[in-house]
Amino acid sequence: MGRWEPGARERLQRAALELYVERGFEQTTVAEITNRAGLTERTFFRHFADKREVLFYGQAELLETGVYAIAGASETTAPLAAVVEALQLIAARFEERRESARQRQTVIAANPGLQERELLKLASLASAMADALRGRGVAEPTASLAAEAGVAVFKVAFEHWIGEPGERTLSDLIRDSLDHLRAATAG
Amino acid sequence: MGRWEPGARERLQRAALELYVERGFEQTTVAEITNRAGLTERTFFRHFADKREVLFYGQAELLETGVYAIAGASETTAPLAAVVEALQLIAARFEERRESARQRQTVIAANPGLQERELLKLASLASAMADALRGRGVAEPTASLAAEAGVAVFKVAFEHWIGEPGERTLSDLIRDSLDHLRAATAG
DNA sequence: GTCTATAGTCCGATAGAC
DNA sequence: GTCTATCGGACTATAGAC
Repeated sequence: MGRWEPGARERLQRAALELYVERGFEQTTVAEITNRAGLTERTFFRHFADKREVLFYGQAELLETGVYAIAGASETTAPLAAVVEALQLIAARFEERRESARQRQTVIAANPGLQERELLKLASLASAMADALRGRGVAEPTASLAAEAGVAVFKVAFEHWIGEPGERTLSDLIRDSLDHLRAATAG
Repeated sequence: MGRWEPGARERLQRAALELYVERGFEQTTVAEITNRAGLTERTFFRHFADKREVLFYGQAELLETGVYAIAGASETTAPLAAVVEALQLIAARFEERRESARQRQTVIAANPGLQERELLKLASLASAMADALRGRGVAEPTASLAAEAGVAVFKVAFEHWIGEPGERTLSDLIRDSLDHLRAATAG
């Protein structure tokens, strides 16, 4: 802080999202992003590992939220239930800013490279939650399966939430999705 | 053929895997791969969209195998059962060449970019199987959830199969994984 | 902050198969 | 002639090195 304008990272994130929406991810150069933010390319790559990461920065927090929730869940909570409770907390973060989430998701849906990155983030989340479950004494393969199944429930609910202009909350859709998974695995 | 040695694509795939194993994915340049294969960089990029894709080429077949199996499953087969049957057919392809699968997986495990690509391929598989289920009249969100849950079952089984030098077949591990998923969602 | 290696694209040329 | 597979070289942007 001090010598530089504060919030370089935030300005870069905003400029990047704007440009990705305006002209598409691939058609946007890092130089254009940094121009709009009044910074140099060097600065961009000091804040973000690559051009994609700018859209995902800050998700480590969500991961921690999930891990923390699982670690703190009641002893009697079943693994999948603990995972879904954790995902409900994460969902609340998205619910606060539905429009920007939708905008971001539109950009991601238009570019395979960004989809790859998103899948990696979801896989990291699943992996971290599986770790947290093992920390509670849940054995493999149950820990990994509960985490992966939970993320699948989340993905399906999230897509629905983004895609439909309906009134239902993400939290509601997650509950629904979980019910359908239970039915599909029991049947 | 005539002027060119036949099998350019196969030579490129072999050279790439060798070099990725020898010195790692990032430390290998496309020029080195094409040198070893006796071709030019230009040719590499006509066969593979990017440096990662060379490790995944041919997986479209696996996807078709899965889709076909679901489309042809008996009318009375439940969605998740149809997905798992399809994945068992795909698993058989891996079972034939366990050592090369392990070698390939070691390379992927060492590089996040390759993990991203693999996750994208698995997501494509899930998406295609969900389509096939919808083609059989399975409604959303059940189709997507059955496909995603099936892929989760496969992932967990595959990791175990690659990681453990044990005697159990991938097919066996998939059955096991499915049982554990059923238990976790019912519990 | 500058410099450079590498990935990946574009246009065109060429050589054989059919 | 048409189709397909290779090669040549110049070019841009990303990303990392110095």
